Amino acid sequence: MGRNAKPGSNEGLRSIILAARRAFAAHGYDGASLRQISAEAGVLHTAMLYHFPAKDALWKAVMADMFEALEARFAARTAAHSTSSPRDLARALVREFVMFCAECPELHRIMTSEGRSETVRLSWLVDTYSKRLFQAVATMAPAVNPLLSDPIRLYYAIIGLSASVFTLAPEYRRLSGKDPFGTDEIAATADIVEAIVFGQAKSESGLAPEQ
Amino acid sequence: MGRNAKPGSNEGLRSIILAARRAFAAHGYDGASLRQISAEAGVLHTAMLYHFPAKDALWKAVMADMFEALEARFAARTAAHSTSSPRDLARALVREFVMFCAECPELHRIMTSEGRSETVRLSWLVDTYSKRLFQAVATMAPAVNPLLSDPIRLYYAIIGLSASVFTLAPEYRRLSGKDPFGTDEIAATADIVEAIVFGQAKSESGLAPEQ
DNA sequence: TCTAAACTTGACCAGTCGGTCAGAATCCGT
DNA sequence: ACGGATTCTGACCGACTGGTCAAGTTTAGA
Repeated sequence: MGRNAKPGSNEGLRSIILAARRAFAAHGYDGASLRQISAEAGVLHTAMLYHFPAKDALWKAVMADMFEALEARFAARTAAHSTSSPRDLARALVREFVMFCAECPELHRIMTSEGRSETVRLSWLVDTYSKRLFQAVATMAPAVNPLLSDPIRLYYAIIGLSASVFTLAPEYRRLSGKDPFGTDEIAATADIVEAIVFGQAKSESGLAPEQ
Repeated sequence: MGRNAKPGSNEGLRSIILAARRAFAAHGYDGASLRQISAEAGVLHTAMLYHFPAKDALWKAVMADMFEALEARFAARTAAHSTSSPRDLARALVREFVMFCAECPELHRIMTSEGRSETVRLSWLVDTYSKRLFQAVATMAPAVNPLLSDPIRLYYAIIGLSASVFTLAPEYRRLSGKDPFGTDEIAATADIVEAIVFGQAKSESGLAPEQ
């Protein structure tokens, strides 16, 4: 007992966080059970409760992990585009967001689970992460399709267009026969979001703006 | 005991279905409990299990109720626009969809709950309702913005743009200070969805298509 | 008024929930 | 080799889960 006791090592913790992320995304906060999460992570549920003293602490760790990964990606993109115009940077960030939605569909799945009723978890989420993300989106409002110049409209247009095909992937597969997580489909999603958000399609894009 | 026993009357059943709709939308299938639903409907959970012999039967009744209401609205709009062009009919149907999303946000909330993993409930949902809705959307593909001429893209663009502000209403309120269910906000949502789906804004719309 | 069907009730079931706790195993610095 | 901090285990708690059941009450039709 206590075999894996390595005080500084995070490896067990990460497998717990990843299992919890999947469970919260698939079944919601109430529907995900600590015992099923710990079983998937290969750990006793009591050992998990040692690291995360309660369910909501585990949930916060999952959310922090995902949002920090997203913000790191945005920061890296912003640094790489330091010499680009604001509009080109905004294009790159929107595409980066689509890529992230494809790699981590759990983020938006959990956001939609939590965003539907007034809970203490939603307050924490909005105050800790959503506000900052929204303000970042708002700064690019002058560079986009004037239809979406209201920042709140831009924010939900980007999210709605980017995330829905990934969040509803099983339904998408059954209706279209295609896998939304395929490389081509991800690129097509990014093309559509970019074209809608920034007016007509880019010249590089394969989408011909005819008629 | 047995006070409300009126063999033909549905009034008690409707309050159960409405309570169940709210519960499934707020907590997901696993997270919603029969006892809490029945308490909200003012009924013993055993009385509810008499009418709906199991949880998934209650859930199916909730989904059927919502989808049939949506299809009835579409049918009424289609009948009212029997002399219009396909494009004008499509515009009216898209606006009708936005209105329905505002009046019954639970539909999309439950769809996103169920659409995220492969369950028997998702199969039933897709086979019974999604396929038909998707095919209806596909018929209007020739009339829309060529960016969205792929029916599956059109389908998820309409859904993602129409539903996200209502599904995520509590977050929307906190970020914008506005209520997405207000009359003006609903109309603005419909304007944006219509303008994006059908190319530029209508001339009647207050949105100036400049630059 | 009598009866069959529709409906409601409360007690009950096995299983799971989130969480606590005392003790045991393991690690690291000394 | 030792001792304190860290980590893990398994038994346990009260509450709640979806669901069953026998017995009761109410209704509508004859």
